[in-house]
Amino acid sequence: MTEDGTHGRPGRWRSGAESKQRILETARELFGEHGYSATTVRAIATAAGVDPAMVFYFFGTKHGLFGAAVEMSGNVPPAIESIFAGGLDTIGERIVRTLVENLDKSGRTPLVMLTRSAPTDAQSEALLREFIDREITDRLAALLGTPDAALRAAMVNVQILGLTVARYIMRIEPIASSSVDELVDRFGPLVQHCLTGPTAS
Amino acid sequence: MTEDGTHGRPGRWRSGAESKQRILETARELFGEHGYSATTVRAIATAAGVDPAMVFYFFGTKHGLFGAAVEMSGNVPPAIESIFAGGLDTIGERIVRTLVENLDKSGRTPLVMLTRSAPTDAQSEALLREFIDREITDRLAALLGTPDAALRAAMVNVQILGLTVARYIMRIEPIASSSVDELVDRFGPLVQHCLTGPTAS
DNA sequence: GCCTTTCTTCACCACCCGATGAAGAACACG
DNA sequence: CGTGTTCTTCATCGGGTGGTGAAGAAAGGC
Repeated sequence: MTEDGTHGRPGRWRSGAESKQRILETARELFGEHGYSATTVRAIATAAGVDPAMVFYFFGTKHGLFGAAVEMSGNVPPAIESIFAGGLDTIGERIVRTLVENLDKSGRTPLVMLTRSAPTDAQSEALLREFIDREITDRLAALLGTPDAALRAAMVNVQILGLTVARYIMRIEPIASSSVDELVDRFGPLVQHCLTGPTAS
Repeated sequence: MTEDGTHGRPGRWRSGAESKQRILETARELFGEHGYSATTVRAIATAAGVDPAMVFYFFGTKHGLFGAAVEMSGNVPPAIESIFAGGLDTIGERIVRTLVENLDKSGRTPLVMLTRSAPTDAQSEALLREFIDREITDRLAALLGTPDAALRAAMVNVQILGLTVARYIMRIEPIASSSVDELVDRFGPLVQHCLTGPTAS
């Protein structure tokens, strides 16, 4: 552990902010890859080249670290804003494009982390549900205004969840390696149909 | 632990098959509720009113128990067969109806168990992928025969995954409490469009 | 009756987990 | 230079995990 001449001796040799940042990035990576409970504090610390105790020094609990890693104030909101900026008749395309483009940038997106952990971790499920309701369902339903708005918005959630799981978590082919444009072409109309399409009955 | 006069003393007082069955049912319940890694052998044993060692006596490893709990030979196949029994023009409805009706019968369905565990457990992911490929994707793609058949079949997978996660795992409203007919009306055409609908390009 | 097989319990192992507390080294400031 | 704060390491704790081995009790075969 003395490969760079800095490890192995106690004391301060790095700014605290740097270590904190490093832990945070590693945590995002591992939480995003294996979910909350399957990721250990020790694994994060080791991968970040840091003593496990530092994690607790900076973030208190594993809980707290996850909360900090999943925090996304100011990052996603502008992207979501652009969804609602245009007309209702092409909103399907914008939803799919915004979703895929943002998630493609980095696999350690909070949304992917939460979607991965939600099925087995109650806390993650609560956070994900809260986010989806607040940023997607409620706004979509309000925008529609029809009697079945809630159901239509929920159908969009199904599309978002299915797409996220298939492309970023289970990496099902050929969904996982399709281009953004291909997915927009395929799923855009589908999402559009959820919101403004006719009903069977 | 002596409430029924049978616990607390060693020896045989029940047929082995009965205990094995009891463990299996409890395992399906708990695995389906909390996923693979979050469910402990001890929890299953306790809930089944059995010593933890019995689990290993009957199933060898936790691994083996999960495999046995997820086994579904002869149960799902007939249901899937009915999907491909009819024409291609109403297959969307049949897919949704078969899926929802089978999963509604019991939350401890192997498909739900696997879908819940897949995001955080590599073994579950492999099993789920194998099942989906063999029973859904390959057969759908073969039935279609078009150049984009693989992509269209994968889009159906997205619908199935999204619907399963939303209704049975995250229990998103109003998807979770909708009637079977409602879901068939809403998602049937969507799935149908995935398979036989026109393309944007 | 005995003896073997089957089922059940108990005690235990090594390991890993999240978390704590003390103590020391590097820095910042006076 | 000295003092206090910040960062870092280490040793450790209590608890839970999957898994093992021996030993004992009930049942079946002869």
